[in-house]
Amino acid sequence: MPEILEVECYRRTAERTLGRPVAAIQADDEWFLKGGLVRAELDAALVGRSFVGARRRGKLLLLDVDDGAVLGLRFGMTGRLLVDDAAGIDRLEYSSDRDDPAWDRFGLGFVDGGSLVLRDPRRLGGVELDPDEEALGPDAWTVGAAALGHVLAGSTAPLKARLMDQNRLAGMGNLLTDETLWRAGLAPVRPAGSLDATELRRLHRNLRRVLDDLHVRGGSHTGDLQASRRRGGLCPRDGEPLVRESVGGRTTYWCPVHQR
DNA sequence: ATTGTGGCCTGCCCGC
DNA sequence: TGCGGGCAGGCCACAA
Repeated sequence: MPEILEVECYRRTAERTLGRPVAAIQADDEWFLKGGLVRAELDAALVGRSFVGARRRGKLLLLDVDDGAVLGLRFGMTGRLLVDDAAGIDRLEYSSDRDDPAWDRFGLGFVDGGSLVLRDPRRLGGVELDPDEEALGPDAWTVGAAALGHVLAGSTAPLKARLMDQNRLAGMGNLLTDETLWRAGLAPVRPAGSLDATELRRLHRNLRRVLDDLHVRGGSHTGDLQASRRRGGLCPRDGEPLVRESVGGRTTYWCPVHQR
C-alpha cells in the first residue's frame, strides 16, 4: 500500500507536471472529492493554471498551483499516480496486479495532451483543495530524535498506534511500523511514553534506517519482516513464532522474544 | 483532551 | 465450477 516511500515516488512522478497548463478535469466520482469539494470548484481552481511545486507531507501529496492554491492527493491503500500514462510504482502490495482504467477516480488533462491520473481500485484515496497541512505531524522521514521523543512523550497509547497517528507523526503505515519496531527490538504494545532515552535513540535510528533501506529496495513491502507477516510466520532474527494481534486497530506481527 | 472501535470502499483468495 | 465470507488498511466519525 502507499506509505511514505510510495508517496515520495509519486511526488517525483508529479514533478513532471510542473509548468504544464491544465486543460480539463476528470472528477466524475464525487465520493473521491473530500472536504465538501465539488467539481465546479476544481474547474475554477485548476483549469488554465499550472503547478509550480510538488511537495509531500507524510502520505499527503501536495501540488502547488501557480496562484497559491494547493491540490492535495491521498492514495489510501491502493491508489497509484500515473503521469502521461506511466505509473510511478509498478506494483502495490495488497492491490490488484490488474490495471484497469475503470479505476481512474480523478484526473487532469494538460493542454499539451498529457495527463495526471489517480487510479484507485478501492476508492480509499481522495482529492482535496487547500488541505490543512499543519494538522499533520512532522514528516517521519526527516523527524529528529528530539521531535520523535515529543511525539511519544506522556502517551499511554500503544507505541505502534502513536507512531501511526498521522496527526502526531506523518507517513508511517502498517508495514513500515512493524518493520521499524521489529528492527528496533521494541514491542508495539508498549505504552508510547514508556521508552527511556536509550530506547528512543534506538527507535529513531531504526526508523531512519528502515525508510532509507526500503526506499532503496523499492518500497514498503521490501522489509526483512515482510515474508514472515503471515499466520504461522517465524521471526527472521531468532526463529520464534511471531505474535499476530490487532494493535491500534491494525493487524500486527511482532516477536515476543526480542521485541520488549 | 485522549484513546479505542467500527465502518467505509473493493478486489482477491480460500474453502466449501 | 460458482459462491460467500474473510481479509487487506488509510482514514474518518463517533463513543467512552
